[in-house]
Amino acid sequence: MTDMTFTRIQCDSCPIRHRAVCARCDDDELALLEAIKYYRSFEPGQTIVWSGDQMDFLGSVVEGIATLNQTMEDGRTQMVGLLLPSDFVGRPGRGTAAYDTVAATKLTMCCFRRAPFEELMVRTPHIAQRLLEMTLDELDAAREWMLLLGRKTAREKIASLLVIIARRNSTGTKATPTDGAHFDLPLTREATADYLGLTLETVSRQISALKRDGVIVLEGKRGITVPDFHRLIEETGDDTDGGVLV
Amino acid sequence: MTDMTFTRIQCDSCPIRHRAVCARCDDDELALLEAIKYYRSFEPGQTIVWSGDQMDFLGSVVEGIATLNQTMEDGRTQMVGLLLPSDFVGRPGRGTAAYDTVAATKLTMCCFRRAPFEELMVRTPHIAQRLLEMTLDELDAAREWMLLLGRKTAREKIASLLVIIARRNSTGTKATPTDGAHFDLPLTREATADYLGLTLETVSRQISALKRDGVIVLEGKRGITVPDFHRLIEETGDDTDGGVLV
DNA sequence: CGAACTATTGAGTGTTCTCAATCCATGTGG
DNA sequence: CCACATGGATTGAGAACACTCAATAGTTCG
Repeated sequence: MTDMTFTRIQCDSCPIRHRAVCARCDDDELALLEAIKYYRSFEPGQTIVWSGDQMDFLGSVVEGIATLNQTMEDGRTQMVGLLLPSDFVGRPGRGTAAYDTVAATKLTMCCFRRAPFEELMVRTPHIAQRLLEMTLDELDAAREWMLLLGRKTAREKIASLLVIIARRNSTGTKATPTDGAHFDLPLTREATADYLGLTLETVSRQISALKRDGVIVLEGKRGITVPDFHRLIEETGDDTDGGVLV
Repeated sequence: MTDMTFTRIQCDSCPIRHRAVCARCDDDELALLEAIKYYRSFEPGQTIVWSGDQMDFLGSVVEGIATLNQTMEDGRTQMVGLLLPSDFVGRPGRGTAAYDTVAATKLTMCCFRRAPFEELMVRTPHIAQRLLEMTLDELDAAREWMLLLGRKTAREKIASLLVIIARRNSTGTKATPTDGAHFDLPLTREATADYLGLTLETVSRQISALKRDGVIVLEGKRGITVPDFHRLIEETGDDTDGGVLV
């Protein structure tokens, strides 16, 4: 089940050292985490935990992308979280998963067994502080997403997603990527539809429309180039000048 | 601007003492909060802070309901938070409001100036712990809301909102209210529409439809009676047995 | 009593969904 | 090595749900 590629990386050289839940830890604290951590890998499409299942670990996404999904009785599903490297998985104090957690790409996670981690959290305010900060950021992202789901048109939804992906891909910061930026859409059309509250057909149609209108250029199924980034931002319906868009 | 009704209530006798951000504080810690707190009141419709404005205080809703709203350039608005008594307002570490915060009803808040509160937070882990827990709960609520916005029909959205209001009103817990439960919808049709990602006309039509179908009984514009609560839950599209619905 | 606001209801439109066919790339077994 | 199955994506046609525009009704308040 767990194919260890990151078998024993030192936290010092970890790519998410300064953004993950451990970001504020000093060397001593890091040593404690180092002692209880282990890595797990997942293949694209693999489910990490099912909603309602026992979840005996918590952890951080190190590489790749995971999604949190909610499903209704009749099968309608909505993505409620898009987890990128450094994002935290699981909820301290709750042993049961509230959502399906699925690897969207090849995925590596840095995991901690629940009990030792929660015990460590009590004694290490730096971890709880960082987790609070990250949770507040996620709440902001969720609220931005609510505006998208409740009020944006299909075209605006697609454009918004492309901007989010492009921003995260380009520099790791929120800075505006350069014109001509190229990236891969890490989600299938179906996953994209679940993210945006659309059907996969509508996603496909709107991507085709943006291509037809010259807003984006496609390379294969997943590759996307944005000739004029400002033009794409205008398509999102958001404030064109520095609106907060996580 | 601030009409003091709760001029000087002791924290001991505060109605939200055991659910708000102060819930875990011991007597000493409570005394420190008591020393820096002050009350503010707002009238229905009054805006507490505008998005982008300086926000020099944080606090808890004591009585009444407030909403967090996001607006697009062209005027489309989406509610992204519904704040009930004990809910926390503002984000530690950020001096600028991210959303419009509006009193939906007559509202009383227990406020703390930003600087002293943030300083206190550093020295009082019980406050940060509770705030983390509350933020995680809000994130769960936001994700439930995302499912509603992205995947539910107008009728399901209305039914879901009624269930949420009824649950919060009945016992303060998540328990299922009794059949025949009566409550007032604390939002105008327009605010309801902004909550649900609908137009106010659609809200009105769906409420009429639920009434016509005998799912609810209306008393005036705002009063609602639910003769068969299970029937209402079925209309939400959610799992009928104990699905988590905040 | 009229103004302002909130809510209801109607008619027609339109965006998105549903159902369905086709295409393409990849991988597998005869 | 080809035939075929599989999964992802695109495109079309028609239907449905929610929206827009508009008229009307009920409440509250001056």
